[in-house]
Amino acid sequence: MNETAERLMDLAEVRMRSAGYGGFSFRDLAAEIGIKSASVHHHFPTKAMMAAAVARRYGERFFAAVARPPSETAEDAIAAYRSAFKAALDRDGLMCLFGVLGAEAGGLSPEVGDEILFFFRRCIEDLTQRIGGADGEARAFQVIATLEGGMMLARAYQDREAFDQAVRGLV
Amino acid sequence: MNETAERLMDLAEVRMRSAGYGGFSFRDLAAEIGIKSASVHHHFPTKAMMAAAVARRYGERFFAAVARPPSETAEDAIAAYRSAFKAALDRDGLMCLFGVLGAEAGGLSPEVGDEILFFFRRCIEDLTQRIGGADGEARAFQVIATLEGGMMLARAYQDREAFDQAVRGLV
DNA sequence: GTCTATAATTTGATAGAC
DNA sequence: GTCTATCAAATTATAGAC
Repeated sequence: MNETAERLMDLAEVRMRSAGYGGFSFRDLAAEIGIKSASVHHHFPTKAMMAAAVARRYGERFFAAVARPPSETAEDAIAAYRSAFKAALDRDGLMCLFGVLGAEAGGLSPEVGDEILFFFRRCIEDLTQRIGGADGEARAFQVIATLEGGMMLARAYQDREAFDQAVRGLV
Repeated sequence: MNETAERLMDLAEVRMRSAGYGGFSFRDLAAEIGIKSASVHHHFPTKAMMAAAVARRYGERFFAAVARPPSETAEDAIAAYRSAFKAALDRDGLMCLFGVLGAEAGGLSPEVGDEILFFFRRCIEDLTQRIGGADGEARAFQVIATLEGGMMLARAYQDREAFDQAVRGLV
């Protein structure tokens, strides 16, 4: 993966996490790094493929960040996910990419839709196993829903403290 | 409010709740009810004003649906909100309009952004008061976050049962 | 890998007749 | 209230030269 391609993905990620799939255009990205939109197509054939690539990279980083330590309790697992979401909000002040894409999934192309489905399936599967117990899956759904909803609420409410209040009861 | 205008708003609402602000165009809506896009501008001067009108109507209906009964407990209040979200999901199979718009708020015009902020402020204010107690506000944030996130998750996960599992622990 | 040039389409919006 | 006609702009994408 080229350095130019990475810079393009960085920019696309920021825009998508702020305004969704429609929040960036090849011309925008190109202008910001000083090339032409035709050159962006050299790195990513279509916009949908670029969005899918950005999503895949985001997911890989995310799952690396929440990777299971040698030993942990159910509370540790939930805390790991909560920390990953909180770090993204604090560092960038932006939403989870998949929270945004999931919300507008009805209008996205299949290649992006596949990434969305894969991400959440893996989240739930991983968290369910790490929480364990009879209601592990239900708690996994609750945790992911609260974290994603909390990030959305913090943005909509224009107050980052809203996230902390929303997720306080999780652990 | 005209009947044609109402039908246009109905269509716009469905599309926005499925694919976001970019999920509809005046031409789309016009074609579906058998008029021309220029005629849509007669009812709604701009797309942003139309989206804001749809949002306002959605909010009014929502707050009517969760209106406080003569007497209720904190659990009743939470259940009222949960039922309203669940009804929207079951009836239409679509997300909460404000969940979608909130996610892509970074790219929306101020008139739509104002509606988003107004909706969530009113949600939190109402629910905080009805739950009561020292941690009423935190619980209000948690409830709204979980409900919104649960709807997004149900769509992304392509399984409506995901919503029920996510919100099971709320009451 | 980037460029110029351009195609093809869509979109939000307006003017003015009926 | 709806129409025809049209504009201006943006967008995704491609062909081919350097």
